[in-house]
Amino acid sequence: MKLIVDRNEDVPTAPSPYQASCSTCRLSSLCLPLALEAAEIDVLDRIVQRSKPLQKGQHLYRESEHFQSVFAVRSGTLKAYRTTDNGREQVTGFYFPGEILGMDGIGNNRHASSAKALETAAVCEIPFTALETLSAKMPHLQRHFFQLMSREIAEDQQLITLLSKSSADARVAALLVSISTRNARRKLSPIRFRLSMSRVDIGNYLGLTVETVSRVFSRMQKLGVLRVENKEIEILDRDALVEMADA
Amino acid sequence: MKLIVDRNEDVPTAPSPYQASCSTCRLSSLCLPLALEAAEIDVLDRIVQRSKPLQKGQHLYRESEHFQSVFAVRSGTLKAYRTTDNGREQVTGFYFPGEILGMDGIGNNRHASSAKALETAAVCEIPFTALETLSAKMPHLQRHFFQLMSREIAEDQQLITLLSKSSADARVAALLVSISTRNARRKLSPIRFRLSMSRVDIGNYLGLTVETVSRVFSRMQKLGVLRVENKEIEILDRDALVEMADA
DNA sequence: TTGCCTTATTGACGCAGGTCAACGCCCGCG
DNA sequence: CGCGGGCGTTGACCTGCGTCAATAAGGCAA
Repeated sequence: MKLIVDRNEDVPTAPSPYQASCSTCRLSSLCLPLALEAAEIDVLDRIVQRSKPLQKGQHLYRESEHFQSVFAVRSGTLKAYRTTDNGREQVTGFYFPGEILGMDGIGNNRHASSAKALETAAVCEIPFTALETLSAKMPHLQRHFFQLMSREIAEDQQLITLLSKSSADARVAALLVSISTRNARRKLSPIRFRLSMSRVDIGNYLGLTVETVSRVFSRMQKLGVLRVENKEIEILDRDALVEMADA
Repeated sequence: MKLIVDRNEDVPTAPSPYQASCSTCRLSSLCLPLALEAAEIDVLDRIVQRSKPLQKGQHLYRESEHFQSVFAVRSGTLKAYRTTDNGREQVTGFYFPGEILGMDGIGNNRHASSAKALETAAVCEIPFTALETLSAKMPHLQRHFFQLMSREIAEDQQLITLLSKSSADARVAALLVSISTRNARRKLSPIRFRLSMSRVDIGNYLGLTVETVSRVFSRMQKLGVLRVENKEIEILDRDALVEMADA
């Protein structure tokens, strides 16, 4: 019997003011405040709670827990996943700074997935009822939130296509291109980055085994498309990668 | 060169009053009006357009077309699908009476998928800007629409899990269970129904070939779980089917 | 009805990726 | 600084589903 407690699991953290406001946040152009006026941002600011730094492995919320808030990633990476009836895990998404997660819980007031930090991560909590009230008053906000949800749907559909039709190579290529693009939006290097998720997580997300993911990385390296060094990735030939992504 | 025009493609149809109102619609308990008061339903009613009967094979909207409205299915079935960069098709969903489609277009004002009638179908058109305006005034409506979108996300995630982890048998079983459940909600038989989609569409949706779908049907029939006669399906052992769906 | 064309079924075979196993290498901890 | 356990890589083998092909069975038009 295992008695050792995993110290990274669900340690409560004391609230404290981690960041002044949405208006000074350098992610505001990607996040909820996008499309809002300065005055509106201030109102939004008042409902946002910034008291949630997570350690690696810690959960932000868990599947079937009561839904209360959506979250914006401020720093670090999280993964969302659900557990199937037969006990297996399915990673449904990775979330980077500026991205919103938890929207799948609105439907029936419980989270449809769990969210876990892949590294130390800071998030903003946005209580949903407050967001609703505010949305009714601020058309820009309502519209923007509708759009965010719609985009999540569209992205899921893209993943569906990927899982349904593509080869292992294409899946991995598509993920790398996606990460690269999202990095660019955050003014980070689109060709050199560190994968915050394990090979297991990647495989799980893409519907592949660890072994296959590993083999694909090796193959791409051999082809001169990538340079892989543990979690460090350098994209040597982005065009080739894009090409592979829809083969 | 093929000069014969497919008569089922995009024939425009004259508008006419196909149904009095949401309040008399027998689907109102499944559809948008759900959770609205009688007075609110009347207001919603005024923005809904009922002028769109579709013939089999006709498109309701097409990928990358300008997004203007979401649609509620009144009768018949539609499929939504997208075309990948390399030209292949991916069916992303089937829509039955009482269900809403088109929400993936909100994100950037163009439809992220196409929608096509699988048989003669009637839909209600709900202009999105009007819906937004109304939502801002009617908290119930706003909430309900958020919920609908959220559920679409959650359902897509379930499909992702299915495509990522399950065997051919499990996929087909899951689809049949899903159709059965949705039929029950509409007070139709959950054990005997007609598949409005072709084997090709089923396979495409589930990430399988036609041949595999056909073999799965045959196998299930041999096991006494189903009775299959062309498009007519009878579920003989629902428990077994549910069992298979998460194996 | 007859005939044609699309859709479905069934069989034989091959291959991409899963499975099992062995090993090497980080990295965190004492 | 050295040790141990998880993570990643590689190889050999196996299998579920895709592919190709042939045939049957609906369904719509004339």
